[in-house]
Amino acid sequence: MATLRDVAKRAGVSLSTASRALNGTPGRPDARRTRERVLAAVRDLDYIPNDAAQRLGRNGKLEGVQGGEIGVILGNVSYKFADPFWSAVLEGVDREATRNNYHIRFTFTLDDLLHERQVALLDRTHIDGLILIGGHDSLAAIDRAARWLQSPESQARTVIIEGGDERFMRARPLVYDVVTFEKRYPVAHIVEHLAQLGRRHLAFIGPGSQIDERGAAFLQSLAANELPFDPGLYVACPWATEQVYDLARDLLMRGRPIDAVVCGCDAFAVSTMRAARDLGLRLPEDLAITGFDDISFAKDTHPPLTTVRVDKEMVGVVATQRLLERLRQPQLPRIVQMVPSVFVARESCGEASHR
Amino acid sequence: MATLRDVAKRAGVSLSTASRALNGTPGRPDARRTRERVLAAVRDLDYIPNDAAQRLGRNGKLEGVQGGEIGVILGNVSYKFADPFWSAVLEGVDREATRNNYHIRFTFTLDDLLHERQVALLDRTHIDGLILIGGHDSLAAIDRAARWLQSPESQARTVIIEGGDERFMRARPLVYDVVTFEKRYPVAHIVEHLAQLGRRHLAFIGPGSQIDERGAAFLQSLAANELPFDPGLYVACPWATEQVYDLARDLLMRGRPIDAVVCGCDAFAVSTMRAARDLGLRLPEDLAITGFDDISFAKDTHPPLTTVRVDKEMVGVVATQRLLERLRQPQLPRIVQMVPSVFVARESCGEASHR
DNA sequence: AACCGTTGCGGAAACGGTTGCATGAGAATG
DNA sequence: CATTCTCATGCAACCGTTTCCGCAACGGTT
Repeated sequence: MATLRDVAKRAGVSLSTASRALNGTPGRPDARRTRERVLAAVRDLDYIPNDAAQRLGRNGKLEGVQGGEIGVILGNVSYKFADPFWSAVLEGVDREATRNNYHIRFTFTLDDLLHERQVALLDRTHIDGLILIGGHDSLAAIDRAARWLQSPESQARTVIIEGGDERFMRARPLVYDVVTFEKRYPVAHIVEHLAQLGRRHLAFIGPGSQIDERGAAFLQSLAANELPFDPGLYVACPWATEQVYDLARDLLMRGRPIDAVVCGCDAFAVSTMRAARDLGLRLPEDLAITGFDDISFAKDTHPPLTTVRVDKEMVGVVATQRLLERLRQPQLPRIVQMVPSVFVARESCGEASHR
Repeated sequence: MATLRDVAKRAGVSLSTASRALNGTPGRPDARRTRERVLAAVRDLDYIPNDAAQRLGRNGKLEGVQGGEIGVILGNVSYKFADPFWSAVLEGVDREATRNNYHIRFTFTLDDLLHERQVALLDRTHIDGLILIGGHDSLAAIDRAARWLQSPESQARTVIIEGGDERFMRARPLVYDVVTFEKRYPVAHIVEHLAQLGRRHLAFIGPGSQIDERGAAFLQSLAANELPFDPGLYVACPWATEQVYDLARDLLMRGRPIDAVVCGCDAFAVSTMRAARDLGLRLPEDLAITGFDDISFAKDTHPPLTTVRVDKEMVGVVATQRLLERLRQPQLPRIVQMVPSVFVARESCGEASHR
């Protein structure tokens, strides 16, 4: 492997000149001619800078003209990588990071044994910034455990996406930047849609969190549309999708009048559909079901799912942009950014669709 | 941030002694007492070694006692991260890597513009090994473009999972290790299952690749079960899931007798279900549909999908284990490993299920 | 008592870059 | 033409570790 020293020798210049020709001296213009000679030498020798050495040399000082590395930790979400929502967010993160010459170094929280290891990894490897994604209680745990997160400088290089956990969000209101997506208005839209179609007995299966607005928006919208509220039809459940089938089944078997279920996310809706069908209900005639997220499968359910389209990739992109901005200007005030999301009518409420 | 020098000073030993106390001199036992003093100092000072410096210091020599970093490149798959099959594989990779103190550095191939950037990133950042995952033509492109892959030493640290592309696989038969999963036998199982249920006119929608055995296994199984073969019912299509709806629709509208469709993967099956339903067919009465992969949604389709369960995480785990072995012993002969997969009967062929 | 293999440790040279500072050549100015 | 200023360049220190090498102390043989 060629080193910068080799390049310098071949170009007939000193080590430092070679370095500057490549990086561009801050402020100073570099001599046309020598720079070209150096670049030619780089090409001839197939020189690739050693990133460990570069990091060591620059030593913390303003990094990353050449790009670097951001860590991504995905909280305890239902299907890990396969989660149809978060994986799309990840894609946005990856795309934007790559576009800016950043790589992402990845991990997510698994069980606690590994967890410890992961935190250790986070501490001992160099990353320029960190994105914490989603996930319940795990963020709080990471936040507590990782030394990296303890210093204000590191906190200034951390963006969290939808940090679901309440204790976490309450404890650290705006230590980090936050990116999230619109929930209140679209839920209102769903309820209104159902009301217009003549549904009157709406149930809700979604997060019970105070931080997530979906539940609150649902309740408020019932009132706004003069629909009755039956507390027995309001199911607050954790994000673990595995349990939803049973919860939905219970809900539907309570014998209360019910003609629609508003679900907190599409994955819930899919499980609810199955539960309903297993109980012999016809969809959408007997029961309307709505989702949230518009995951890729939503249009392929039977009937196709009426839901809310969240621009999931945009969420990832925005978070990444914010992080990179922060890396450049750590002083920026922390903010919360919200990506808009829009209502999508398909057929699961009994209406004709425009796909 | 404390450096090793600080630790040495506090422990009252020299820099080199401190280093040895932490890493363990190869061969030599280290003095009990001093080692303990050093470890105490480490604890007191919250010392964390600087990984850039470590890399630089060790410089190529036997690396990674402490773990390191493996690159992962995901080829052009349908839903990127959200791909319900590959994302599960990724999870296996991540888990096994983390278990061994390795981080994964991630990227996937997007459009060609970014592609170039990603290859450049691959070249200029240090990774200990590489896993190339899935994906059509992109592997060949990466293989050609990335300098990193050109040297035999790097090739010895690369594992590919299911390298779909034919040209690629043909050109480099066993330069890399390969991990894949069983296809032949499960497809035979599916065909037999359908035959036993009395289906006689089977269609196939799947990869046309010579390397992927699903198509061949399908044809062979028709013969084995004395089922007729209608070339018009054999649809070879690229992996791009987006096109499947249209292909399936065409297939079903050809007016040929057809009572079952064997799909190359679950995502295809889901699209085919929608196409069939949009044409007014009843599932499974009029048409049986089968998948392959057993993605998490397969049990939630309507009717629940009969398919083949691939232990996707195991695929990732096996690949990672192989890679890590290779890092330790680069001389190991290259091999192809195949993860078994098993037939899962649900209801999409008209049979009662055991979920 | 002289000798010798161990063994624990410190000094110092890498590893491959970046960067502050000094220098000298040439251009611009008077 | 002398003087100042600008700018490209080289020298050397430094980033935080690892590791080679040599030294001294020590215990056990002859």
